[in-house]
Amino acid sequence: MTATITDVARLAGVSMKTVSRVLNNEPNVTAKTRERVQAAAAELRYRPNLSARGLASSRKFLLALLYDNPSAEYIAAIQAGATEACRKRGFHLVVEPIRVPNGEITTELEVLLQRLPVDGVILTPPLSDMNALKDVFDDVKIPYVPIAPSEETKAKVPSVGMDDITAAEEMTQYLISIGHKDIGFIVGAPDHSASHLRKTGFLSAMKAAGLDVPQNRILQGDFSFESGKACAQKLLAGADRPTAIFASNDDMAAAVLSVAGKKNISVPNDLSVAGFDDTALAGVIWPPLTTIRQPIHDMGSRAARMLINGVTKTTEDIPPLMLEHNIIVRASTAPPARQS
Amino acid sequence: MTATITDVARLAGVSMKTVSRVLNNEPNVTAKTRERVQAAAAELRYRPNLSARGLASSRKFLLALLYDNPSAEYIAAIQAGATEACRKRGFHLVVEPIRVPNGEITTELEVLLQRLPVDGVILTPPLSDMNALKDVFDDVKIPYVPIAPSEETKAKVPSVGMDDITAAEEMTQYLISIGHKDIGFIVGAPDHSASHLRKTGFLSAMKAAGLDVPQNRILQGDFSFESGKACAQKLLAGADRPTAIFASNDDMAAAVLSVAGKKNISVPNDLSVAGFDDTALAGVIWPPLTTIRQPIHDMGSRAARMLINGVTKTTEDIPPLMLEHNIIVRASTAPPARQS
DNA sequence: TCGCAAATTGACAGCGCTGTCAATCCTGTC
DNA sequence: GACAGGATTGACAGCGCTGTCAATTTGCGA
Repeated sequence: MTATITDVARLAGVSMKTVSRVLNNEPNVTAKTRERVQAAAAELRYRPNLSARGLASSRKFLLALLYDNPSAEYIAAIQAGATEACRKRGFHLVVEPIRVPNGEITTELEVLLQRLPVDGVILTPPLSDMNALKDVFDDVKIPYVPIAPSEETKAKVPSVGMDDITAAEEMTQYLISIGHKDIGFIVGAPDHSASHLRKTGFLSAMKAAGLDVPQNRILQGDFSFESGKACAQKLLAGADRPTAIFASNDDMAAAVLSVAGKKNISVPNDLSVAGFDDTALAGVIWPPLTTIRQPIHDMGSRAARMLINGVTKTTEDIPPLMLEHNIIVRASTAPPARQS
Repeated sequence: MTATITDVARLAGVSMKTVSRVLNNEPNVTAKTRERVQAAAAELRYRPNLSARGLASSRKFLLALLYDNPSAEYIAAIQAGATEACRKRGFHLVVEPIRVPNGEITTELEVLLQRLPVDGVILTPPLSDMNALKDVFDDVKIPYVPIAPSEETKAKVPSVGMDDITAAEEMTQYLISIGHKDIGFIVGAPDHSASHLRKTGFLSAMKAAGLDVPQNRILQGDFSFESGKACAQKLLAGADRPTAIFASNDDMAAAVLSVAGKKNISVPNDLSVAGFDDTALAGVIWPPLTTIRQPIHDMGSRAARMLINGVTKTTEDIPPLMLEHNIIVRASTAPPARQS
């Protein structure tokens, strides 16, 4: 059998409680005692039993990641960041896909949270902005951190995110700066607040440059490759097409590339394409995508840290809410060959 | 506070133990009693406490997914399958990335497993074949299911996988059938047993067709996009290049596409490219990739079910070990224009 | 109707750990 | 050297649940 606290206590010649104190880094233990206990624990290769801890205290050493995101890459990056942060602090990450279109999501979530013994929950878009969820979390008293929430949500609960408006502005300014005047824009899923913000940034940059954006240059997608394809087909249908297309994420930008490929429209010579997110996909397709590097990995790790610190009461600095982004210029964008 | 078993017992007018029996679907409870207890549980919105269960019994309702795989898509698919299977049965999935190059992986894993209260572990390649791990699992008495292990591992423990050799043979036969005679092959990471099997399948099909495979047509990759790029560069360097390239996974095939794009080699006119896995990427790039659909999602769900059934002793049928695959022909392959 | 085995139910301990609070051990002070 | 007051340590209960085993009820044949 695995060693228990009692074994360690016996070997170290102290009480169980003292062992517990040492293992949890509580104060009021002499250096000498602490050492003795640690030695005993090491000798017995003692590992705390998380179930027992969870039962006796309120700390479960478990975080949950809830998602319903079409982009596997996005979730993978968040997950990687979160697991990394967890690992360093003795926590573990439980992943739970949640289907949003489900009408009973509130009930579903409540059942889940009441069963699953976790110290906190990370929410990814579009879950981040579902206000109905807030009540559920408050009800079961489980803290949560939404990733990339709307301004409205942001005001209510701690969160991590980035400045989508500015990022979209910068990308648009870049396209304008290399000579594009007629730029198509593919909007993301309406239930993701980032979609709206990115569109706002695009429009504001166009306006600032004195460029007109006709209605038919803005198309509604939903972040999926398929939706990007449909939009690209419309955008690239006739001879009157934009010289550049800015898609709200990389998957949709990849779809534009794909449609252009089929139509023998050369990228970037005849058409520039820009994405958003800098997922692994962006560097893997041809031509590689000019896009915006989102600190997705960091968002995951920051969110996990916020939750863990809330639990362990460590005084580790609470990181800033808004993380940095960068424009990554690759081969999918170039000055327009043809003037519109 | 949340209701406990005691509350339910009181309301139903029975003992805690009887409630426990009902909740766990144990036999020897009258239909009447069972109903009464269920009604009481529903009324109180009772949810079992997993920590308490884990402490009192040996069932933790938690499975772990261990991975160290360069392909996010692959893991995402396994994970999706596993979480789905877990959800249906009241289980949850903990994800744990493990860095294989770490010399002390055995110790690391042992610490992890002794801490983490799970009922079973799903292992993905290349972890599937690390024989050193077997001892650790046996030591801590945690069952595990490797996904896509080698023949050798397969003989030792229950596992789920597919027939890599036949699949690679079929793809090769397909390429030959449309007229290719000079086919380049990019091998996967040497520590993945699938790499070896796929290469074997390729060679056997070529041999069966009476086609010669010169040394310089076989290049060693490691499943990463970067390695695929390096191999493609060599394969496509001079005028003497193959008319088709069969890469051992989609990421490397995407890299071939990317190199061909840069060199203005038109796919599929001047070069056919085939991949393996049918990850989301395959349908998203241009041209979409001819590839082999691996039942990755199913593998995840089958593995989870095997583990769960082992625990719950349900008599649900243990699924067959080898799952079906299909060739998916898309636009990246076509008969060769030029004869070699 | 009675007796017995099988089916059903319940009492109770204890899983491994932590919170509470009381006991003990130190300091430094006069 | 005795004592107050704080630092350190320990005894013990109990978190919510299940396993064991004993108590009780039920069904059935004679």
